[in-house]
Amino acid sequence: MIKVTLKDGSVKEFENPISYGDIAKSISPRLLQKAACVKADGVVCDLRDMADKDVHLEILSFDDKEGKKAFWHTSSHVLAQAILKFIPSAKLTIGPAIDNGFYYDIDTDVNIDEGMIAKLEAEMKEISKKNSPIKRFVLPRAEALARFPDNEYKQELINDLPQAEDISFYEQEGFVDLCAGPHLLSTGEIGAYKIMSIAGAYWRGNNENKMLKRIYAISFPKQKELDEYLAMLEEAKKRDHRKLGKELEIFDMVDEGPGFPFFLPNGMIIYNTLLEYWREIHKREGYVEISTPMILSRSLWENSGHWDHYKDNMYATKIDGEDYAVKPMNCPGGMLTYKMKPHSYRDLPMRVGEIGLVHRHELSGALNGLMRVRCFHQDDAHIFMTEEQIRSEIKGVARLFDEVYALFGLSYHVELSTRPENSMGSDADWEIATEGLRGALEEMNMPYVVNEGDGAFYGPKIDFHLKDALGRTWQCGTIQLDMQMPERFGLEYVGADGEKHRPVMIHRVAFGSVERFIGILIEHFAGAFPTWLAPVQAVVIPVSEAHKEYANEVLKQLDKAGIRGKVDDRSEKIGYRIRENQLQKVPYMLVVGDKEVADGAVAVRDRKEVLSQAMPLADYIAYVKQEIAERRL
RNA sequence: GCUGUUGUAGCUCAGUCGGCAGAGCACUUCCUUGGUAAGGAAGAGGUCGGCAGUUCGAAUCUGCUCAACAGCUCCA
Repeated sequence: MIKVTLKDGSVKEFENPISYGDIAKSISPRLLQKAACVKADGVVCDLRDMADKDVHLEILSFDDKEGKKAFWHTSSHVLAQAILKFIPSAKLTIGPAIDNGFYYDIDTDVNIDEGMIAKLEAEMKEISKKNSPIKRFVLPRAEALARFPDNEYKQELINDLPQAEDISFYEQEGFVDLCAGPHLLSTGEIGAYKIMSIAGAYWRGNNENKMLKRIYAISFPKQKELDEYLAMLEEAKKRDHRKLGKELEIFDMVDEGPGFPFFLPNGMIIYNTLLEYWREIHKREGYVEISTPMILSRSLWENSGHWDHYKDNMYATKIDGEDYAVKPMNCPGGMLTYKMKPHSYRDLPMRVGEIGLVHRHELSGALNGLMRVRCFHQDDAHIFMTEEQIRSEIKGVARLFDEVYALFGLSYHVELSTRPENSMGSDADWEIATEGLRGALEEMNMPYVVNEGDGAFYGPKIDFHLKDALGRTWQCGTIQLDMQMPERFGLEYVGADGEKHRPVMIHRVAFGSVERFIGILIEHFAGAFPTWLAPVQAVVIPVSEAHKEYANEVLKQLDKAGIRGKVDDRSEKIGYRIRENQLQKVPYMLVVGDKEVADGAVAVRDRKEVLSQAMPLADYIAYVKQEIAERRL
């Protein structure tokens, strides 16, 4: 007797071992139809797997995360089947489900153009229409290898599988693919497909390997769901910071400076306002601020290790015949500043900030609006401290970052990056540094994922990742623990014992790059910045020429109160001017006509409320001043 | 850098078979003085990303090149 406990607590009993699919069917045929896979005692399993003992069972559909994965994974097999119909010579490699759909990497010289995409989409639909059953079978290693005599990729995959394991395959309509599963029971459950893009991708993600063609696609049970998804993507594109940045005159890019953004007056207001906030909280946290030169000599970069580890990304120049480089990072300048005078243990921790403009030669294909540029400002700071101070300093920094992101309503995830291959320093130092970071995260109960081998060449790091409008994540904040630079630069402090000691240092940025952070903010707010950040906070709209004088008086009062205002007295109808300022996402529009002139009032129209409400000018000013002072969202 | 796609007015885009470069919005001027998301008229604006080539003739065909977009690699 097998007892199956379902998610709702109900229990079903079966005489003999039974497949999870049949269990679903016994509950209702409709449930089976929707089912994509199951979770048995918390482990994701195939519907074909057998329940042979008591089990807690959760039946997953497209609406569940794991169900989606199975659904999309099956979809990728359908894509592969379609590819082989039109490009029989293509070598299949891998075809996993991802967060938003799935892809299949193939090795072929055939160009996947629009005509081919249309053919593939039609064929996938056709395959699903036939609603063919998907079968699983298992082969011993030798036979598995024999299945793919000419496909070195599949051979490699099979050879990498653990020796003991059975090698499973799935088959539909004679199309067979190596796969661990789970998969849907038939192709008919997939109702709509869309190929999203074609891109190159290196085999196994290594740029020394051959570049394959990757076909990105997505699928849904119903056409309507696909349509909704595509509409959602269109909406997200409207938030694109590159589009809004231009429309709202925040920044722009030109061919003359690929990767070098131009900040326009509105962008500079946002930039300066962010830094004003930054300076305020850093002063509170005991930071001082310095500024170090943009160009420094080669010998400095050799000393710091950048010349060896970062040369390809640096812009070099010559001064009086000697090699110099534009700084890609601020730390070496910070080191030299520390060394300008002797330090006592009483000075530590020393928190030294620098809004540094750095230049890095990023690959042309990596550039992306403000998110990835070739010159940017880091809201950098270096903290010099004793080894005992590591944890408390890291915790202080992490708490500060959390405060910053919370102010904007940004959610983030944290990654701990460990020692990369091409790095400097001893194993012992890396161990201390990595455990220092990990320990601080654990003590704070901050959830994190480990990113093996992704640390900086001088130390491990904690990265804070934020999302853009399309859900892509970007590293913003980072806390890097460094025991190499102090060593290389011979930094010292005099301890309580009167002896010289080596300090440990932290490199950290909260915004990361001010440019990237502004890009994130543009998308996060869809250009409608909270009042304290908005380039124009209130626009005064006189009803007619007769009210111009009063409008200018209102502007003067706003100005005196520190509110960024402007008068829109163009000879256009009010509706037109409201629309224009609404599209510019101005938080407040103050309409003034005969009534307002008579009462010393303004008719306030809030960007969000689409309401008009008259109030005395003084009341309005007091209200907005408060809103700005509190940096309200 | 690599794979693929795209470059036409400030913006969004049309331009058929290779035959005089277009629309809407924005801009300028004039009329309109209008109470909460587009009032009307006229005007100006372009070496069709750049450089070569094919052709009587190129926005259109070919080659190279620059830039942008999506992804890979890399990264704040």
